Amino acid sequence: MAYCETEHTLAKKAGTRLRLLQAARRLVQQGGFAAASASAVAKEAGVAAGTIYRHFPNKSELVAEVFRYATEREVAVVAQACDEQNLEQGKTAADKLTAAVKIFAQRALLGRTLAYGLIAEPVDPRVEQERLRYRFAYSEIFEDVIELGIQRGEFIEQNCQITAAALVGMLAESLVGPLNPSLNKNHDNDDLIDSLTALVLRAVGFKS
Amino acid sequence: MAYCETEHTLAKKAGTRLRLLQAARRLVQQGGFAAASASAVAKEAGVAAGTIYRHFPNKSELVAEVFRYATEREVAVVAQACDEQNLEQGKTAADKLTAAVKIFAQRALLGRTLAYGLIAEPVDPRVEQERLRYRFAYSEIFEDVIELGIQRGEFIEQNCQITAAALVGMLAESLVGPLNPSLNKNHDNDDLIDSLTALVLRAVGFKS
DNA sequence: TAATAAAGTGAATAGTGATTCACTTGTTTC
DNA sequence: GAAACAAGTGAATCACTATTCACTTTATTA
Repeated sequence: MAYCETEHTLAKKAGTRLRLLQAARRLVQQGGFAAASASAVAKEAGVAAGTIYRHFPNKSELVAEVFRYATEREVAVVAQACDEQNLEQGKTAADKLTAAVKIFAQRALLGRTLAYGLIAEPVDPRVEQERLRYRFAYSEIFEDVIELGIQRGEFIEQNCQITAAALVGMLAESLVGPLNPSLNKNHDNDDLIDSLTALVLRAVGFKS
Repeated sequence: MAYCETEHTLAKKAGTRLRLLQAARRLVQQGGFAAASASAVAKEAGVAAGTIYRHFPNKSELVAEVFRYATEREVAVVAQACDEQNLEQGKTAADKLTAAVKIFAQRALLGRTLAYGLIAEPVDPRVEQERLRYRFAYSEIFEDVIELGIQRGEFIEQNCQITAAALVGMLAESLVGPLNPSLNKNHDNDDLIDSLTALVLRAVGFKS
């Protein structure tokens, strides 16, 4: 008589949850977080609006999870690009920093809507908190590299936390600012990326 | 018989309009733009909500005017700090840039809520447009100084627009980021300002 | 004072989007 | 098949503000 969860029911439940998340991701990628209203997400996922609340306590939680997902991916990519510049193979802290900036910029310019969503789009406070973690994660990557560079004598002595935060802001403004049509400068992307890497290296006091 | 505007009526009208603007300013200064709801502004100004619409086509226009007002003041202060570093009195482009950064930072740290409002707080699209102009205004100040510095051989050759935008982002992130309690680092403000000026000078390739 | 018109009022309305909930459908167990 | 319960539904509701508008007050002119 009693009803008990079974593999099949669990899988089905997880499936719906996943479809909701994927639907939200798709909408965010195409139109930013503004496009991911509760009803739009439900529609995109092919379920009713009420279903969202069988899987998430509220919409913010769903959106936060989408944010976290995208974020972790982005941060991981940058961290990896950094790691790939192996010191033991003759690479330098400057190489690491350059690689990080380049991959960050490339990805932001490629997926502009997502980048805008992650970096600057207004989101509700519960999601904004995720954004802080996101920025902080980048900041930490930069901080480590800068510290390394100082130790190795490549970069000038400085407060790494402050510099790292500043670099995040620099990249954010430079890469998301142009999103606005009125700011669409005539630079092509390679130009922009080269300028940014040079700028970042100067900022950390790279002794060329 | 006919009714005609007179000095007194005009003055009274202007007075109410001004009181609305001042009320909104006060609220924004204390609690950011989020605190400046239509009814709150009306209450603070001592008038009914409907009165707002006798003086402004909509709330955004009122808020935009508040934004513009605060903005122009801030930009003017920075521009003046810059101008005061007179080349003919032996000052350099680096002095100008340093002065600009310092005054910007000092003011942001002093009036954090306002700074957050002007730089990062979510606002509706019509106000966001004002913000773009605001950032652009700063960017132009920096651009001019950087160009000057390059001409004088103080700074390295570079794309001034890109650098200028990056500097704006750098300052915004560094100064508004700490607003969030979780980011409240242990630096005292003078430390932060010194670090930022050094960072900015390095970024523009200042040949010390 | 009467006529005219603008300024001011504030309760009612409107628009937006998240959230609820009474109900239906799908699964499981016996 | 029937009981038990979770998942799914979607129209209704809620929450939050901006905005409207019929009405009142204030000022001006003749």
